[in-house]
Amino acid sequence: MDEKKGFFEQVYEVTRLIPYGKVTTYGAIATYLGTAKSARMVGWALNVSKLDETIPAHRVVNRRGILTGKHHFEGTNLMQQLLENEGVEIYNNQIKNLENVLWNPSEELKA
DNA sequence: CGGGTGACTCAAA
DNA sequence: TTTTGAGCCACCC
Repeated sequence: MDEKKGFFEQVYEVTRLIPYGKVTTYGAIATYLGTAKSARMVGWALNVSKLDETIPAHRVVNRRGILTGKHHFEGTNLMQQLLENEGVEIYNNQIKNLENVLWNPSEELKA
């Protein structure tokens, strides 16, 4: 795609590509974008992107599958409920069977 | 260019 | 297993 676009824009696109019932990690996105060290930026980008309802930011979790960003959502468990609504099992803020729902852009998109 | 920021990540204890 | 501490980098002043 157009690398000329901002890093944030790329994060938005990848996040929008996350299929229903799947999740991905900040590191996976960062790695896919070629900035593996900038996983934090992915989260920060999503922080801004979350203003855009077209971006399923709730499908992005940290490397362990923990809903680290849930505190940034409206409620305290909105993010969890959104994921559970998609069939993702979550236990104590952590996704169960993460490998089963993990969507790796580097594998799926492969560029 | 420099500094602040942060929904991360890794390593060590 | 969890908790600290430090490193990381893109965006915005």
